[in-house]
Amino acid sequence: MPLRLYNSMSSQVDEFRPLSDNEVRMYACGPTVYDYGHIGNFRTFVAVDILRRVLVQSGYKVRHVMNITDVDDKIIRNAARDGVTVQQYTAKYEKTFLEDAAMINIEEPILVRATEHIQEMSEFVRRLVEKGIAYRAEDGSYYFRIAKFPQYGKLSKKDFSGMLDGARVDVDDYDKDSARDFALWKAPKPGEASWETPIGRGRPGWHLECSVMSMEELGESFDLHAGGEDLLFPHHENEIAQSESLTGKPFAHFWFHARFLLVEGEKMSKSLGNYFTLRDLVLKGHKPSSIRYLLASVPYRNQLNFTFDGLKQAAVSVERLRNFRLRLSSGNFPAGANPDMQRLASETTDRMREALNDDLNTAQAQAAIFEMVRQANAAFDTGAIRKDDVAPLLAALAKFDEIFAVLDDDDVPKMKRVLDWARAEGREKDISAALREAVQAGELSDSAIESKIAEMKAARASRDFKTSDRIRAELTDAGILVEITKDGIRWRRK
RNA sequence: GGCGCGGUACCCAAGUGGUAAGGGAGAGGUCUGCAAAACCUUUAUGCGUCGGUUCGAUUCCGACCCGCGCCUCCA
Repeated sequence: MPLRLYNSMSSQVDEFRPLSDNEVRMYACGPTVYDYGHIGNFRTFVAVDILRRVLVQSGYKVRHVMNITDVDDKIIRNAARDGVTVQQYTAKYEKTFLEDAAMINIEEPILVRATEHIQEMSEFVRRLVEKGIAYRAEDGSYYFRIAKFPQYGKLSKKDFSGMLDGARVDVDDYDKDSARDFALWKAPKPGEASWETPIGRGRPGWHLECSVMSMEELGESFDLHAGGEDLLFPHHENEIAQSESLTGKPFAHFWFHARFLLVEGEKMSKSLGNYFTLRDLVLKGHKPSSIRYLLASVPYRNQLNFTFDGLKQAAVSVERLRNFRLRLSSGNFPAGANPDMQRLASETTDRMREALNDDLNTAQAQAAIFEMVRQANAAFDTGAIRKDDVAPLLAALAKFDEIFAVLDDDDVPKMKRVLDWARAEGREKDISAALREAVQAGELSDSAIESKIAEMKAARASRDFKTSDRIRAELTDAGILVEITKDGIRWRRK
């Protein structure tokens, strides 16, 4: 039951087999670090993270490389606006991007930065010029001549045959030979960041970065290249053109594209007022685990409608799973094993595996785990779960969480970091009451809570429900949920 | 205009040529000193509209309506 993935190159779901036996070499286009990351960015990165985790769970060794684009027009412009160097400017946003990714449990790939590979990029251009594929314009910029790459358009399924005869098209701004020829290297403009290289002074074009860094880290041919759906054309098309015309070998074998999300049914945009960074959502009091769960719950090739209602629903779903785990791990069970539960656990594991192998169908994997939770809870209520059933059920849950990564409750410390950040940035007014409350629940130490619980137990022993209820209410106000069960009193942070 | 994706219950959202996963929300119930948690029952003869193919279509084909994407910086 091998992994099957949609390949944008073949336009169909194909069986995924890496070029070498056990290792998968994948490259993902990362962020341009000019601002805080928004939830659309993170939809894509969560999708790639899930792919990576599925590959690891399948037993592959994964070499996952992601670039940080730390020089481009926007960065240069914003840095100038703020009166800082490009390096100072990008350092801040690279850091915040990585913090945000970690906040929603995205495992960190091997990072490569454009500005650390300038010489290699110039060398790449030089070799393309030598082959007659690239040419230098009068201003010192270099362009790729797409007429030299007849397969141009094979990824995006566009027909450029009309341009392959080298027909000259007049373009106002540049002295390109053809309108479609794209920039490999940009000559410096006054005041812009630029580097001295053997091909002249300037800076790399965006497409060039990814070709150079991916091949350097992964070889001339590698397994999979990922990115947002918008990158399919021209970015990835151009990467293919540059790379394959230079090496004469196939570049990436699989092309993985994540679809854009909608926010409240509309395209996310600043003008519509539905543009949210990850931090905006946490400031509103939403948990990182809710955000990750929602982003992961719709298969990556479908449009995901991101809504605040959905975010609340995601929070409840995560709670339900966490509750189930707590129930299993804290309950008392009679000795022995129940074959039904053993079977339930293994069938669920299989169903999740099948769902994920089917082009990462996360929705079906979730359906499988909830089916197990419901049945196991029902068995729990009738006392049908035995001691030896607990481990396999927890193992199935752990398999689920190896992919979804939402069960461990570290939301509060993460939210506290965002709160501290907002204060440090002078954004006090953006901190919601919900966030303050959530963080407050984390201020009460475990031992302080335990002593309150002990008081409750003592009061209940003498049937002093009034005192017990008062303490419970206090804890509830402090954001601690207290549950009285037949196995004793259980608590957790909301 | 060219190319592509989608329209499934109150909301989110899978899926299939043979009669609709899962989650949330709502209603009723069980349990409970009360809560909480959990479980049970219940909520689409119906899957954008209209035709066609078929023994049979939500699933295939066609037209139309609506939403969205790429074609230019964009995850």
